[in-house]
Amino acid sequence: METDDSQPLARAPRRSFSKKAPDVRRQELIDATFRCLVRLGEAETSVRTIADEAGLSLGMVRHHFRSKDELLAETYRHLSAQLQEQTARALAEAGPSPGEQLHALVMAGLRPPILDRDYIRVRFLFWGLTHTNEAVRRVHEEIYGRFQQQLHDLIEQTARANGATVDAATVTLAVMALLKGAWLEWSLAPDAVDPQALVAQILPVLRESLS
Amino acid sequence: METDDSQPLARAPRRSFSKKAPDVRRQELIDATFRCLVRLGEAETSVRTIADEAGLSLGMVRHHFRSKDELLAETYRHLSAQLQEQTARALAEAGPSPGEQLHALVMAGLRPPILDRDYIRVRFLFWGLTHTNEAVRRVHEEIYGRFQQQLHDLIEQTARANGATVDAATVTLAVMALLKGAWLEWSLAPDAVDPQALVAQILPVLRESLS
DNA sequence: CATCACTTTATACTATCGTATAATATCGCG
DNA sequence: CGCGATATTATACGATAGTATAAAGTGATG
Repeated sequence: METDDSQPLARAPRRSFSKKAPDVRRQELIDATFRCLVRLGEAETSVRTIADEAGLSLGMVRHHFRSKDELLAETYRHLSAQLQEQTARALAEAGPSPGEQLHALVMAGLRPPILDRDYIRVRFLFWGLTHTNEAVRRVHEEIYGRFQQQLHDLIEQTARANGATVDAATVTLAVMALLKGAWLEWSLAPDAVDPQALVAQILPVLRESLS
Repeated sequence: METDDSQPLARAPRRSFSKKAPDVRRQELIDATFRCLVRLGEAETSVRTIADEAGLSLGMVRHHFRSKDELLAETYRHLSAQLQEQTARALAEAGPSPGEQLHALVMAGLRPPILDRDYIRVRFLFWGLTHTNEAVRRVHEEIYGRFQQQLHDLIEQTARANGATVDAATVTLAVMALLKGAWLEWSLAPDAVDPQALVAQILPVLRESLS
């Protein structure tokens, strides 16, 4: 009989690590969650796979987030913030007229890094989670309306500037649907579609109705 | 000490049941899967919750399907077949001209029972699964192209009948995106959107480009 | 009414789930 | 340089996951 290599009473050696600020670790876990959702989908993304992906131990998730659901919700919040920043940048760079601002707003989400197959996929995944995950739903309701409100206001201003009267609410929804459709179509077949060209093709009817 | 009520050696009484044809049981499990996905989402839909929802025992899933993934894939196939049947019916009822057929095809999916918040939600859920679930991906690739092919052909025929030349592939993608967008927008806020009106609003630009 | 194929249930199995607790390594500060 | 705060790891816990196997009920057939 060989001697048993395992020594049940000896403590296992502990991994060395370096401390980091809570904010840094939180962001690392959020990024790891995003990558897990891309690679594994929702059902197979566990707190353990997330911790592994981040190169951290299991306990870190519960140390920095109240629960797995909260980590998911914060990941959704992070993705939303990215789009929001890119949109703000695009609006700042565009001309000041309502028409130019409107065009910038619509096109902002149709170029990298937002127009990224992983980003779009996970965004859709979270929209689905909205229906069954309470924490995600709360973040969604808190954040989602902003973009739509901006769009609605610019559509109204553009029409007024052109002396036209439109049903701004309906036009807003049409544009939202077009954007989501372009994203989704592209996410399902990235090579076959150029979302920017796709939206540009339909946008004239919008401009027409606003003048 | 009380007497132990449990009798470890006595067999538990077995539920009575009635036999049904395999096809019937398969459909019952598929329907139960759909309802579980609506109510619980993907991550919390287990073979046990499905069996409970169907009022059947756990073993039935593996008796009638090779695995949970296959059951999911067959559920997706069932949803696709529903849309396909509704589309075929709409085409049969519509006028024979390419333009009428095209209109019927686009509008077919924008009324009940396809335009159903649960149906749309689960359909989107499966589109997401396409990326991480091999079995679902295979069904998707087998089935998904048909609708798009029909649409493409009708767009081409309509343009030819009107003596117009269009990039049918691009127009097809635009219409697909519009449809998906309308569905998704409606699934996120069913009260705020009328998908049929929404598509009708943008459709003129399509008709224009085809004549 | 006995037989038998097959549907169906019950249960076991191992792995992994999210969460909870205790021990320990790290680093700022005196 | 040693101490204290806390970030971090290790491990445990009950519940549940998907899958596998064996036993038993059902209904058609003769």
